[in-house]
Amino acid sequence: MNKYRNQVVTNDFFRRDDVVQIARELLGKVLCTRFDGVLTSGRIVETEAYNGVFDQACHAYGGRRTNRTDVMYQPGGVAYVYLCYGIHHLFNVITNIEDIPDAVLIRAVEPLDGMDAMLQRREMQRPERRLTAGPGVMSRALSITTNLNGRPLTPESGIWIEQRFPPVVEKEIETGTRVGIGYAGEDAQLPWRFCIKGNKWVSPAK
DNA sequence: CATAGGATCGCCT
DNA sequence: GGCGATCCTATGT
Repeated sequence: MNKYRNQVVTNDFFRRDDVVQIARELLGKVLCTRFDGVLTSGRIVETEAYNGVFDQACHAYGGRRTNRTDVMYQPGGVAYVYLCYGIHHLFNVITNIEDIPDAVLIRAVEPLDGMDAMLQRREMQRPERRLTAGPGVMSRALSITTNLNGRPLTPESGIWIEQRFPPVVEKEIETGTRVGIGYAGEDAQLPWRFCIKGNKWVSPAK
């Protein structure tokens, strides 16, 4: 029997202070949603770390606090979902303690449960990479929308993260620069994007 | 109130 | 791999 089966990841994991390390450790964990009795899930294969007020790429850079970024200041373990380009719902996990607005963007998962439901939501016939590779399409497949903003990551909320498999080890992790943040000056060069090396469900973004 | 720009995607070549 | 769609958010007057 696998000792990692269906262990829900709890707040003590998210409320640590090293968001970059948390982004690494989220690789291999399983993002789950259940709405109207329909379970969908995927193994996390791509993440990005956003280091709060010090990070020019972060929405909370310099302590910026608006209606949108308000949930980033909550204690770790809640969802931050915001709309990008007016259409795409991007899912982040808030980390660290209250008033320190760190977050990890989940960019891609390898589909596990609820394949039929995910295909239907994406209006696709067969599983292929574009089903869940990319933060916008992943949210679409898992029915993640901004109405989940601020929800705690628990099964009762309908959205949570599980440990099902052995942890991903360092040599399996590929590191790079974050996607779509050219405006972030020198912080655009930080190596804070993490993927599972060679995994075909990683987004094609360069 | 007006405006600029974005943590993207999918279609086209 | 290049480019346009699309509309919300943030900011400034």
